[in-house]
Amino acid sequence: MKQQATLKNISKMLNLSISTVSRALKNHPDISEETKRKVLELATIMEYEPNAHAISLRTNKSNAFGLIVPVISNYFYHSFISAVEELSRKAGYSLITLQSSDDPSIELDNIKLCRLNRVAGVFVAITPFTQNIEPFLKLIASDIPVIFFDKVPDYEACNKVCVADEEAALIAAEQIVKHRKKNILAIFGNEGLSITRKRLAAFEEYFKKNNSDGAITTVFASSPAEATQFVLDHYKNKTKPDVIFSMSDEILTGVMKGVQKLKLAVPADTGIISISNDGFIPRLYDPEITYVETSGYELGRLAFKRMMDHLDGKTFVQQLILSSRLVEGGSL
Amino acid sequence: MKQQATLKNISKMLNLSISTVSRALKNHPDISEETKRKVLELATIMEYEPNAHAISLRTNKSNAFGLIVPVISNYFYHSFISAVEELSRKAGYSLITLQSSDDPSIELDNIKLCRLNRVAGVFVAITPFTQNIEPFLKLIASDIPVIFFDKVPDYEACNKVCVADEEAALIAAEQIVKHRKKNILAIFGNEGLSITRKRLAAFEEYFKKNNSDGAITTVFASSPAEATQFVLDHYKNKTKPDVIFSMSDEILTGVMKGVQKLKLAVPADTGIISISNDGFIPRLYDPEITYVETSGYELGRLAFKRMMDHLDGKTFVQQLILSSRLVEGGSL
DNA sequence: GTGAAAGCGCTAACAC
DNA sequence: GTGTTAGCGCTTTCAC
Repeated sequence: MKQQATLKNISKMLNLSISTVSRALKNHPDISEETKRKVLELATIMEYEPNAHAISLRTNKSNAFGLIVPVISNYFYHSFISAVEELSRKAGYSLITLQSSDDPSIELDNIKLCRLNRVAGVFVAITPFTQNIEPFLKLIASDIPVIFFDKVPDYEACNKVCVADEEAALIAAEQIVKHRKKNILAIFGNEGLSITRKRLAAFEEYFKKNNSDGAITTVFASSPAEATQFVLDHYKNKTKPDVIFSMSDEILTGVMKGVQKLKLAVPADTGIISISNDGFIPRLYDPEITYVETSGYELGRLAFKRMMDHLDGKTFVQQLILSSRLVEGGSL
Repeated sequence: MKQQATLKNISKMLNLSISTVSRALKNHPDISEETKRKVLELATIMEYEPNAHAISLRTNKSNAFGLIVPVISNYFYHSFISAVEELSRKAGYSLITLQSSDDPSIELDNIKLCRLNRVAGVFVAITPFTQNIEPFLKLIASDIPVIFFDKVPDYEACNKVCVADEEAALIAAEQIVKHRKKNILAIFGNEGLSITRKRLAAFEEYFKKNNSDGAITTVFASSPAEATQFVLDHYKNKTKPDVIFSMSDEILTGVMKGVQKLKLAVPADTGIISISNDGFIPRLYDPEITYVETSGYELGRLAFKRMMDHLDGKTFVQQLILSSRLVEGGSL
C-alpha cells in the first residue's frame, strides 16, 4: 500500500518545516512565491489530501451532518434525504444517515452517534413514539444545532420545518366544494398521529364554514389494506360517495386498489383527491389523480437553508412552514 | 455550554494519570478493582463518550462506511440503503450516504470524500456513464475495501454482489410459457444498460430453446411514458398481445397506465408479468401483478455480509449473485 | 519568510 | 498497579 501524503512527509522531502508546508498550501501571505510553488507542485504529485479526522479533532467539529429518520424507505423521507444530501455535498459536508425504525431507543443510539462523531448539525424527524426530547436539547446545549422536520415535537423552543398540513387539507376541501361534490368519503391515517389530527381539523373546519349541505363520512385507516376495505364497504351502500379524499400517498394506494376492484370509473363514478409527497403515486394511475403536494424534496431544501443560517450565526429559534400547491390530474 | 468529558479531565478530578483512566474504562486486567470502580462511576456521571475523531486519527480508520449510489430516490436503492444502514448501526458503524446524480465527476468527488473520511469500506453502485474505475482501484490499494453492487463494472478483479438478472428473466419466461401465452409484448428498459442486455439475452434464449411457436415483440422504453405508448400502440393491432412482460418496476408503472387507459381486464384481456424490486409497485394494482423479485433489501444484506467478511480478512475477490423468486399475483 | 512547539483526545510501548 | 512518553495529522502562536 502506497504511503499517505501528509504535511510531515511533504516537508521532509522539501527540507521545510511542517508549518511552512501547511501555510504554503493555505496560500498564507508570509510564504514566498517560490516556496509556495514548490510545495503546491509536490502536493499535487503526491495527491495530498488533508486528513479530515485530524481537522475534526482540532476543531471539535466535523464536516458531516447527521440525519435521523424513522425509516428511510418511506414515501416522503427519501425525497427529503435526497435533497439534503445534494446540498450538503455542494456545501462541502457529508451526510450520515441514520434510521430509528420507529424505536425511541434506537433513536437515542442515533443521537449518541451524532454526538460521538461531533457532527456539525442534526436533521431529525422523530418517531411516533418519541416522548422525551431531552437528548435533543442536550445536543443543542453541546453546540450542535438540531433542525426538526416533518415529525416534530410539540415543544416550542426549537427549530422546526414542516409542510403546511392544515393548508394542504384546506386546499383539498376547497376543490371538493368547487366541484360540487356532496357525499364525501374522507379517509385519514392513524388517528394518533398529530399529522392526522391537523389535517382532519382543517378539513372539517372548512366544511363547517363553507358547505353545510355536504355529507362527510370520516374514517381512519392505519394501513392501505384498511383503506381498500373502507372503499369496498362504502360503495356497497345505496347512497354512494361521489368523491374520496385521501390524506396521504399511503392511503391513496389502498383507495385505488378498492376503486380498481369495484371497477369504478374515475371521475365519472367517483372523484378522487389526495394529499401527496411528490406526486409519484397519484401519477401512476389513469386518469392521474388530482393532488395537493407537500414536497419532501422542497422541505429538505428549506431545512438545509435553515441549518446553514444557523451555522452562520442566526441561532434564534424559528418555525418554518412549507406551502402546499394543487396539482390537477383528471380525477375530479 | 457544558464542558466535554475527556480522559484528561476525568483523570485530573481523580488524581490519576490519563492512561490509567483509559485502561480502567477498557477493563484492563492491570487496573485494580477499586480504581476501576471509581473511574467508571465518574465517567458515567460525566457521560463520558470517547471522541470518535481522536480514535480515527490514531487508527487511520473510521467507524463509518461510505455508500455511493447514482440516486437515492430510486425503486431499488433505498431498500438497499435501508438494509445497509440497519446492519451497519448494529455493527457499530455509521453510514455516510452519497449520491452521484448519474454524474461521473460527482462520483469522483464522492470517492474522494470517502478517502478523506478514511471510511472503513465503500459500497458503490456506479453511474451508467462511469468509464474509468481507476479511482475505485486506488481506494482498494489504500486499504479501503470496495464492494460493488447492482450496477457493477465489467472489470473482473473486484468484489461484486448482484441480483440474478438472467435468472429473473428466465423465471418470467418460464411462467409465460407455462400459462401458454403465445403473443408476447416484452418491454425492456434503456438498451444501453448492461442490466437490459442481460435480461434480454436470457429471456430470448429461453424462448429459443423452449417455445418456438410463441411470437415475441421486443421493445425498449427509456421512460414509463414510452412504455405506456408501446402498450397503446400494440393493442390497436388486429393481433393483440396476450401477455406483457415488463423488465422493471419503472416500466411496469408505464405499462399499467396504458392498461388502465385501454380499460383492459387483467388477466382476461391480457396477462402481465414483471420483474420488481420489493413488489411494492406490483402490489399497487388489482389484481396484484405476478412478479419476479430481485430484492434490494436482500442485496443490501448480502453486500454487508461480504464487507464484514472482507474486514475479517477474507479479502479474496468474490462475485455473489442473489437469487430471484417468483411471487404470484393474479395477473397471469 | 521560516521554524519550533504546543495541543486537540486517545492508545500503547515502556518504565518502575 | 500506575505513570511517563510518544505519536496519529493538523493548525496556530510565538520566536527569530
